[in-house]
Parts: sequence; C-alpha cells; structure tokens
Amino acid sequence: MLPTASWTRPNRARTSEQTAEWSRAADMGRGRAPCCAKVGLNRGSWTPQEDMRLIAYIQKHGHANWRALPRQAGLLRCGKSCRLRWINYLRPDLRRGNFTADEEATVIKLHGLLGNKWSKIAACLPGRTDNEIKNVWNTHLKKKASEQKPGPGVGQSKGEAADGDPDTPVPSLSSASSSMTTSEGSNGGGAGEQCGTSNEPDTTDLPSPLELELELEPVMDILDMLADAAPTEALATAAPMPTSSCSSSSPTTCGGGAEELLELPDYIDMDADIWSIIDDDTARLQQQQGDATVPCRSTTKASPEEEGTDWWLEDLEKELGLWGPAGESQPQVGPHDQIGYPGQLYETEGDVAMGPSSYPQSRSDHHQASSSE
DNA sequence: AAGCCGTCCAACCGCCTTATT
DNA sequence: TAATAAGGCGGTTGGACGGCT
Repeated sequence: MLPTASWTRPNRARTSEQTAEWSRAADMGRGRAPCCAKVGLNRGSWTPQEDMRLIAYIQKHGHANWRALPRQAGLLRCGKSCRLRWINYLRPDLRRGNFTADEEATVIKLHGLLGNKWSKIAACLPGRTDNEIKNVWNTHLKKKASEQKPGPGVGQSKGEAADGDPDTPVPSLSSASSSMTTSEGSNGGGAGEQCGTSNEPDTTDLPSPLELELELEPVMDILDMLADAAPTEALATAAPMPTSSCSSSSPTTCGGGAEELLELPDYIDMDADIWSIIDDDTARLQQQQGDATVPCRSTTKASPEEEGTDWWLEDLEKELGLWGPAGESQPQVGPHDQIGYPGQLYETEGDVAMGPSSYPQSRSDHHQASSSE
C-alpha cells in the first residue's frame, strides 16, 4: 500500500485551459465546476512538502474547517483534496499493511450486509479507510467473495449489493453503532456515523440510554450476524478501536478547532522544527498573498511529551529527504524510494498500529504477497 | 530486451447530506 | 423555509509497476 508512486508520477493536474473552462462553465451555469477549479491550485500527487505542511498544520490546529485549511496552512490545494489526503493517507492512526484474514472476512461479510457502503464498513475496521477498503474489495476481495460463496449474498458483486437492491433494509451503522464497535463508545461528534472517531468525547452530546439502545440495535444485528458466521476472530478484528483512532470518514470528529487538537497517539508528535518551517513558509506565503488571516501559531511551548516523542515527524522528514534546515532539502524521490509513511514508521517503531500482517511496503513486496495468496 | 497486459491504489469528480445563515 | 456552504461518500480514472510472452 505504500504509495511510492504517489510523489513520482506525473501530476494529473488539468491544464489551465481545462480549469478555466470549468470555471467558465460554472459561471455560466453549465454543470458544476470541480472543486479545484480555482486557478493556481495544485492537483495530482502530493509532494512531501505538502504532506509535511498538512500534517504539521493539522497537528497544531486541527481541521475544523477543511475549506479554510489549505489557505491557512499555506497549501495550494482545495480543502477536499486536503481532507482526502489526510483521511486516506496521513492520518496517524491509519493501519497500514495487508488486510488480515479476519479483516478480509469482515469486509466480505459487511459488504454482503451493507453493499458498497464503504464508509460504514470502514467504521468497523479500525484504521482502515473507506478508500482502502474499496480498493481492496475491487481488486481481490470481490473475486474472493464470489469464489467463496457464489450467488447472492456475500458473494454479491458491488453492483448487485449496492445498486441491485438499494432498497434492501440493510442495517444501518448509526452513529452510536460505530461507537459501539469501538472500545470506547462515545462519539460526541454530530457527524459521528463512524466508529469512535472522537478523541475527546463530548459528554454533553451523549445520547440517552434509550437513544443509545435504539441506535445500537442495527449494529448489534450486524455483529450478531458476524458472530454467527465467524465466531470470534472476525469480530475481534471489527470490534477493537484504538483509543486515538479516528474514523476514516469522520475525521472532523478527531479534532475540532485549534485548541481541540486531535490526539495523535503518544508515539507521534511533531518535531518542533516543523513549526519553524511552517511558520516561515506560511508567513512568506501569506506575505506574498497579502493575506493577513493566517492563524498565528500558538506560542505555547511544546509539552514534555511532545518533545520526547517527536520521532515520528523526524523520521518522516528524514525519509522524505526533508530532514535538515528548512528549505534546504528537496524531496529525494524516485521510483520506489522508500518514503516514510506513518504506517510504515509505526512498524519500524515497534508496530504500534500494524496488525499481524501487513500490506507490502513496496510494490514488489505487494506482488509477492499477492502471489502467495 | 522489449512490448503487452493486468494489478494496484492515490487522487479526482460530482452528487448527496447536513449545517448554517 | 429557502438558499448557501461545507463535509461526506461512492464511483471512476489513470499512472506506475511487475509479470508474462
């Protein structure tokens, strides 16, 4: 799953002509312009610098407002792009690596129940993103599922599951349901449709016991069904959620405003230097843009914990070739460069987040793993 | 060795839902 | 209540890569 190609392949950016055309089209009421239609925004693969900037900003300020985030973080990206990048790739609680057999079984079962409700499926697989699950499903689980159980049900193709019977009253993973699949439950966020995404349970929004029960009901059904089919292990896969985990689909519940920072795991922290980088770059950028709305970084000193656990970003920077004085390094990326990604780094640090098996960290590895299946 | 083909997956698009004004 | 903004979701795309011929 290591997106080694991410930073190496050509940018898929539209031409400025296309972008301009879209803008015109939108202005004229002809259809809807892409969200990134703004001229000057980057598109396509993310650069290491952009990743670093995004990570640093979110670590510091959270991501209460994705729309405003890019500008405030000094990123020439649209908010959507930032959100996707964070959710699918940069989130520190992402669990990278191969899907375990249990996870695969869970996906297959849940897909049979829910269809292409990737976000809901993801809500039951801690650390997995809807995008990842969707990709895994489309690449090999679909085939596997059909082999396991030809015919309707679990073996449904995605079309059958999602499109063929959209009215099927599949159990809905409601907000509380998601929490239920986590170890901690309370998901204060209003968007809490996913598993315990909130790091800071908002007790003021806790549902009443009755509400909770009602909301949990459909999920209990799912879990019961899962339990019937796969007594323990699949559920074990589906149930636990790291306390710091955020849902793939409800990142906003991970951290609200600037002062309500997402709680990255203890083993993750930002190197203090990154703030120099961010501040410098942002200030410079804002100066260029004449934008005075840049949020000033808090002057509060990093906590002792932060100072002691900054290996994550440090490693990341090193891997990205960014290590060193700000602005001096350039990304040393090339084909199959081993770029440091959160998941990978976790693994090297004693595997806090990795499961028993992991997706290959390179394409060759991946293919080896695939062929061994 | 070179070209073709299948696989993988990050990133994008656009619609839908929810929140806010 | 309607309009608008923002977030979320699912489907799709297309470049990179490895394996095969």
